[in-house]
Amino acid sequence: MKFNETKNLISVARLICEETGSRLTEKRQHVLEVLFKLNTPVSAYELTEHYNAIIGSPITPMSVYRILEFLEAANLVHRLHSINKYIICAPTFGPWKHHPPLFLICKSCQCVKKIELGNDMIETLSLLTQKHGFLTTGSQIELNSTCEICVSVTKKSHSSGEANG
Amino acid sequence: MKFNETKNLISVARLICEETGSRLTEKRQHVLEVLFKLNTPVSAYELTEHYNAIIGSPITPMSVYRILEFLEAANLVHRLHSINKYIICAPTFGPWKHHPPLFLICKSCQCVKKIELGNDMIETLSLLTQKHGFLTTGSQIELNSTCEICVSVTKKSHSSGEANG
DNA sequence: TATTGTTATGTTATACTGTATCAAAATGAA
DNA sequence: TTCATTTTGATACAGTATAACATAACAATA
Repeated sequence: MKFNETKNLISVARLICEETGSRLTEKRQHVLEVLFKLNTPVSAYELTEHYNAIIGSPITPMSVYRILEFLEAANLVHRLHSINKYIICAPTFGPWKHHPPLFLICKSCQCVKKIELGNDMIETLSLLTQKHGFLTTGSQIELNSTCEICVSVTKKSHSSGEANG
Repeated sequence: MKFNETKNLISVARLICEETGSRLTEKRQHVLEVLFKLNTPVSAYELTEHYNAIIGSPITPMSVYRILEFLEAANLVHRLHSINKYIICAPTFGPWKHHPPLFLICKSCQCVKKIELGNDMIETLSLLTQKHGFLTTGSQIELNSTCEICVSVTKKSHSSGEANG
């Protein structure tokens, strides 16, 4: 299955750029590759550090921000506003849809899980939001919740003798 | 209907505080009142300015942050992570539920609309997130979308001759 | 090949958002 | 009063993001 995912990613990215008349420059490509390697949400500054550690030529946070903005507009990167972090959004992570993805974000440890919503769900949500004068085109949903690990930790610290029922 | 909403808000807040053994101090009450007056999302620093403009005794952003944290824990304030802003979450805005509210947030103009989700929706979402190891207790959903005003503006600027069909 | 326009990056500064830390004040209980 | 706890004051600083202007790279055309 995982045949040369990076190359796949880059070629898709190149196609998208060609469509819009923009360029997939070396830096942009490198940012994509670093994000792909990390495969976890990182802040722009963290990304800068990783970039400078991995790639030969250095980059500044300012450039990283600009490139992230570009890649987000190209649907190649998700910006997780809730935690001020960025994560790759590559065709390698599933078929290329423009469904609004649902991001589960743990309030406590900030781990993230991306979920594809079913068509029913999408439909219902779209209608609901339209009814309130909003359009979900190209949008994304962030659900600030709690992951099971953090839930169990909290439980323990709050009442250490509690059974797991 | 709107009989003395501020008093109602404050008395409910007082009750909540009593339950947890904490205090609804003058500053906390003022912050609630200012947020209630504004009734729109504001940043902590904007809130500080408004506070200092409206209330006699001054307050610092640090205190505002602490009070916001306190009020959020008491379910009296929502923190909208997507836009780093805070909005009142008062019982005057509907029956007191612990359903996760859905916030529609315009990516463009950052206007916000709070929506109560139906029980079906909540149920489906809860199951879905549980299946992925997350719990939605006390959580909130932020949907980064586009409001109709900004949609029409964008349309116009992109293709000014387009009909409204 | 020069020229020009557009896109992308370099560079510096600065604004905005949020937390750490320690001291002081206010409150409540022993 | 004394003590512990909660709340606030005050300062500093960390982290996130953008503004502004200069330069470089690229493409198209004369």
